[in-house]
Amino acid sequence: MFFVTTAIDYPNGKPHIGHAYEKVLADVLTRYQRLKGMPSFFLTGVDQHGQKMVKTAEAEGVNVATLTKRNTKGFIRLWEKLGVDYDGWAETTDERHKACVQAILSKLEKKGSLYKKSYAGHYSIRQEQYLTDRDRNDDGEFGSEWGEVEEREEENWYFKLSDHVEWLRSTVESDDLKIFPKFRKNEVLNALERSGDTDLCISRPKERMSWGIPLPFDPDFVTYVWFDALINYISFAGYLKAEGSDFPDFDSLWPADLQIIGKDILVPAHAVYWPCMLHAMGFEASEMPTLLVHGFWNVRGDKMSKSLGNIVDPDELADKFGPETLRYYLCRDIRSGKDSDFDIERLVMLFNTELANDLGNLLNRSINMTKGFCNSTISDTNTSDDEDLALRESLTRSIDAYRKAMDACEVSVALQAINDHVTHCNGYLERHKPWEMKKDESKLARVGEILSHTAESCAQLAVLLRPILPNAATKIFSQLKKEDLTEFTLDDLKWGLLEAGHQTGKPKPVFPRIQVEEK
RNA sequence: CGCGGGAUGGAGCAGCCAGGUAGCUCGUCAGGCUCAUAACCUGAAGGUCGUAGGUUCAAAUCCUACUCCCGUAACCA
Repeated sequence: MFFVTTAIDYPNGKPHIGHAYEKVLADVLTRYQRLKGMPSFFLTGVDQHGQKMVKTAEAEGVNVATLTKRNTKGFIRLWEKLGVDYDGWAETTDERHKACVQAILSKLEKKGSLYKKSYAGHYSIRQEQYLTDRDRNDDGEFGSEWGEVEEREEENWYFKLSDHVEWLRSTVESDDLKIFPKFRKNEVLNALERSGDTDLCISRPKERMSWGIPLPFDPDFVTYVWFDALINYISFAGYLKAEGSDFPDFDSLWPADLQIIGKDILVPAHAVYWPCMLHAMGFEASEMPTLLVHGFWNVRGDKMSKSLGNIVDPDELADKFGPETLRYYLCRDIRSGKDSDFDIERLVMLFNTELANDLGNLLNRSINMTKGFCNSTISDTNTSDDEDLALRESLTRSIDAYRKAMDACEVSVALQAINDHVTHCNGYLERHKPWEMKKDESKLARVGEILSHTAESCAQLAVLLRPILPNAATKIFSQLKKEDLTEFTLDDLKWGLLEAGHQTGKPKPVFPRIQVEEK
């Protein structure tokens, strides 16, 4: 079973384009695995605990549970709209998750991995953390970025992170814990190099913050939000599940094949805390997940932020341009792991050129001519003409490149591979000019062969497009009157999906051009 | 400060790990075509690959130093 997870989002507001990107990416990669015939499980969800939820609720004057429910719905609705088709939905307020977190905590406490101690120091209320001398600025003060800082002394529970740091270093170095892209691995090793022997504080006193999971062995405390949240990856995968639970079979899922996260939560949460937590629970190096770290969408070079007011709302964009247009753009205009600029003009341009003008138009002209010149009938395509052979080679090249790119999670490269063959097909038609040839009766058979080559190409390319644009692919299949292509896997792609004598349907633009409003 | 990313024709990017005449998309200009979603095809112009050194027969690619931009600090993937 191929197991994909995403970070679980903080529902203290509406989902923005970055949330949408990560989930669409995960959805596309999961659908790709299924296209390869690989059974897959896709887990995503929301991280509902923690101080920030409490603060937001206070600011809005609503109960924190109400806010959580309401905002969680907003996320679910968007995923439905965007066709994000997950198998498991993680909500950290779920009782089953709570039970799992508490079971893990109890186990760790019994093993001696946890201890309680008192700590006195400077505490940043905004950041919810104690500060060290390293956090002081040049003047030796704590800067305004920390907000109000007070001296505080309190008892808390700690996880012996330091017991696992050496183990983690060798696990990262040996690639048992795989981190993509590669430069992120170096970042993690660097972070480990600099990390001292500090343990992780995993509790918050209830009197200060009660919105969390109580420690099973000390009811005065709730679990620190990261410790709680990270466990979603295994709790909702069936780890320590109760008798009769409908959670999946954990052993068939773990370790996760892809844990998709943003670059901001790699260090320390996912590359330090998480593997160390797993190790403390008894997981070996060979049972570590693979991390895929993606970049951010910026807006005209600026970081997207509420204060700059440049948040891009995926919900509006999906309504305006269509969910699949947005899916296409999010996959097409960013390189795996890197940042990119979100640019509506590019969204329109890429849709209009690559989908409407190139692929959509290729399909449309192919079907239209097949209808007009060949009675909608596909011809035999086992020809030996040099141009025909070259076209078939081009398709093979594209499929190979697509496969290679998708296996490396490089969706934009895979889409370019599809486009390369589309361009080849449009040139092929231009060189043969079937619209001229059909004037000569003796050449009608050849016209059929030519058009069947491009129709066949469209059929195969639409199969490749399925993980990214499932609905559009279905429309293409339907115009080709070959609906069963939705059942095809990558290995089923052999030349001749459309057999001689097959009847194609009526042409209708699958990707109507987006008309740009003139100012 | 430290750490990480980036600097390639007008714009956005690939190539760099495993050195060998600089590639893609958009834009611009000039043609062609008319089956098609005013879509398609062909050709052209445009780059001393951030700077300065070094290694090499050969460097965008490797090494060294430097410059500039971004992230690393509330909201936030």
